[in-house]
Amino acid sequence: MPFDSNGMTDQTRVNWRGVAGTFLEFFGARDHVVVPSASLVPAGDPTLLFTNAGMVQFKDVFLGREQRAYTRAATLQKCMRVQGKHNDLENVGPSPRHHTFFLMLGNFSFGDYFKREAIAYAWELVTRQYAIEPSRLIVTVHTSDDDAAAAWRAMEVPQARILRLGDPTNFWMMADVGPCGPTSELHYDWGPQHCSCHRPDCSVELDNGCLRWLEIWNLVFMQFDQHADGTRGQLPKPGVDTGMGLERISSVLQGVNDDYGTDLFAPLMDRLQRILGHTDRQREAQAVAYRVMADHGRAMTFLMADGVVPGNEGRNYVLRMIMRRAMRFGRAAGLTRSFLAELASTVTDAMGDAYPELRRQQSFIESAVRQEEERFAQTLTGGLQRLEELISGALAASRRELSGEEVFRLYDTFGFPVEMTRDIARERGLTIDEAGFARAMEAQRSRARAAQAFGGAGDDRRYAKVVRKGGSSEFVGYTKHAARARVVALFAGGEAISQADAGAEVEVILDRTPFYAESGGQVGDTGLVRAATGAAEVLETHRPVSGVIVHRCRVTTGRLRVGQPVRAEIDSPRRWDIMRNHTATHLLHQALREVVGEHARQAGSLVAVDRLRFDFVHLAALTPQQRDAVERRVNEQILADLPVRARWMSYAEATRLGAMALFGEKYGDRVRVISIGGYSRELCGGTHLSRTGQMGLFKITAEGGVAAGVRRIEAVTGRGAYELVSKHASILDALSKELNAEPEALLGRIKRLEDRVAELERQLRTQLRDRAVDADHTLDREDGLKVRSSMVAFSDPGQLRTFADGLRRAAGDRVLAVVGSESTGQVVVLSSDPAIHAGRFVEALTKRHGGGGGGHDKMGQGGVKDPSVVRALVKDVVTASVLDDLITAARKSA
RNA sequence: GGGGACGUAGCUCAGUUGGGAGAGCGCCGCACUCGCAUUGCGGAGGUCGUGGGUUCGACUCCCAUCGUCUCCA
Repeated sequence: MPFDSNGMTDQTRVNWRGVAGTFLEFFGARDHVVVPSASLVPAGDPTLLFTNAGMVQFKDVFLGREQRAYTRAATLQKCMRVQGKHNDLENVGPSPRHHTFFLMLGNFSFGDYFKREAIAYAWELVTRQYAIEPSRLIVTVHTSDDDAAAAWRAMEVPQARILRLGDPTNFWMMADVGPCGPTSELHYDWGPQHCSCHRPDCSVELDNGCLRWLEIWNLVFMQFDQHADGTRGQLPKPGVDTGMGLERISSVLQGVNDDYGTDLFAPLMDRLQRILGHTDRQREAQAVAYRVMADHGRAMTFLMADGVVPGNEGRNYVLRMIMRRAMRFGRAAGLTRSFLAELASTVTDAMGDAYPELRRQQSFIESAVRQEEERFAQTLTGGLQRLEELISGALAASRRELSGEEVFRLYDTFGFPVEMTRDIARERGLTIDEAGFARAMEAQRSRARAAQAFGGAGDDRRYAKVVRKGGSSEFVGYTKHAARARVVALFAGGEAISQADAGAEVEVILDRTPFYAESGGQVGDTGLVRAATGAAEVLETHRPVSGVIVHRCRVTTGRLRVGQPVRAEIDSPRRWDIMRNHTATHLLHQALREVVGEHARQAGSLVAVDRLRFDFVHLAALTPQQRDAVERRVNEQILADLPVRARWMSYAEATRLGAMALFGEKYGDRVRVISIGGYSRELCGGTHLSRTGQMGLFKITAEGGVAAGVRRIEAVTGRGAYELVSKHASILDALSKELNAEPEALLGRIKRLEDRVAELERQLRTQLRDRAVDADHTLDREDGLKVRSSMVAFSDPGQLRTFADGLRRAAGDRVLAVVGSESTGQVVVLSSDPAIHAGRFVEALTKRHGGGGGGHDKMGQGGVKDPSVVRALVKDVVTASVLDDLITAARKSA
């Protein structure tokens, strides 16, 4: 328990760990379960890039999709806000109280207590434990929320300090539909001397970011259920979700009206000052840059500790963006060298005790940061070059402005920051077309949004309804490959139906099923569902909401009806392949950690029928030796025929046993742990072999990179591995027969063959030239032009040229050499007559015989569709009348 | 998920309406030199990312795909 404040004096309790500890103890003492912070990478929620609030890990609980053993919880949650509704990025820097990454304290009630208790707890904690002077506090409630107002009155908060505000500030919605409700906020009053808006009517109500007022706590009362048609119903079990920014409350308790002045940021700010070599006054003058670097440095470190690496899409891109933003501000503040790695190490020093993941990943984080800094330096170098070209181009054309398109292109395609373009342009006396740039930017945005509009979250509500009706599906496929079941629901085209006939594609939901739904990278099962009245083929199985397994089926014969008994049967050989690949994935994971290091955590995986794909965090390509070592270790575990066991236990017990838990995976209170002998232990819901020997064989088929810092291994097992090895053996066999050499001797044999071919080609070249002395047809004109034309059996363009070259040399000056291949119909013409253009000559010649061609003055090539006309073609050239026409067509002066 | 740029020798890159695959550095050999550096001459090294298509002919044009970079979501 990292936030235990035992033994702390009142003095020390005001440091950030004390502030957090006080909060969690307070709610712990009031029957709240203190739940650890979830990863910044949200579990299985594609709509969310990052965990951006404490309630994220409880979303399904609030939605009624998931049950927990408790109804009250408290957390200190790592949060990241850079995107969507909560986008604080632009505020970071100018504002002393906005962050991309921050820590959020929160207490939660799942259908347990409601407004009255939540408000009472909040008031007690703030005024007693934190001992904030009540006269410093202002509260807000929603205009319609008399209950909340009454609850504050009951705390003896004077009416004048209870403000009623409308929807924008005091109403909260999770999404367009679903749970929502009024909120109530606590604001701290720093006093009139801190007013920054200078309005005579300065007040919380204005909500204008005035530094006099600080929102420290937001209480959300989840009360309603918003329907798609715009109406609102009451939630059966109203809940409470609160959030208090640790940075903000710390700033209050430490008496600094600036989050960056708290002990959460002080070590970072001081370190930055040392790196920059600034005096206190310089530091003060550069406050914005300091805040940006400190904030982004912290965000970067925590993101990477949660397995995010800089990249060019999704959350990886966000990380890169904030890193580059930090570097940019660093340069603007006068830094000429890289500094982010030092910042990361400062973050780890300051917070590593409370967040052990920082320490565990420290060396990895720092080297990945250095790599990214290097990459950015490269981007800048390339961009500077291009910018220089733009500037000199503009100056040469005596333009005083860089066009918006140019600047945007530099930014969009080459990643060169606009801010830097602007600064450099100014130094050279140029401006940039800001409006044009903004237009191009907006076009880019709307393009991306238009593409995003499709395939949104989809409507899971119909499935959720099935759960509420008690129709959840029990998964029995860990032990059984076939089971008796009952049809709970049928869907076609998104509508619930009561029966489906042959030929129809339907989604079938059963009360129990052996079909594993696609999850955790393991593909879903396929198979059959059979009823007395008909049968359906299961094409795919997935789980849109927890508790519901959907079988996408095509009815093959008869019909299926809701309510009827069926027999569900998976494709067992297929499942065996999948199980081999899944167990192999675990062995591979452990082997990688042993061979390349502890940092080689899983970063995604695919367990398919015919192969497995495993992404892991690692900065360099595997050496051939490492690759062999990994493969060997996995096969050793197969030969040892280790038992594979699955056990359910508490999350705490699992982590105590050292089981590997994955980022981006969600775990309930009870987790399933797969142990493979004493070799591997991992949290996993997938299906596995019972002994490693069943895998047969493991072969790596490919190793490569996916993103910066992430490598990918592809491999096969069992049947796939056998097929692979067997294929390789037969290829080797065929090769060895073909070359008449033992497999071991093949390499030497091929090498000798290559040498021999090279030697023969050399000989052929000289011979072609020598042999080309005698042409099939010759014509020496009176004007001195000599024509030589031949048909040959070979077809290599290089050889044709060599041959023509031989003809030309043998004939002397002013030669027209024509060579046609009887096998392919290709024609080469060389001209050493300054008046005859070889390209145009061959064009005219081949066109006469149904082909085409071209080239430059000395050499032309072309061809005819039908090779058999080559004989006539090479003869044509020495026919005087034809030649005259051709020369006329090819005359250069024309 | 969408847009843009780039994939050519070991490395850095050039390649002009489609028509002989190149340069520099590096490597090997020879010459010069007591030796080294330098220099000169010669040489090896290429599925032009991959797969289709158009064409007589594709590094070049079209389509798809993979990879790298980059912006947006």
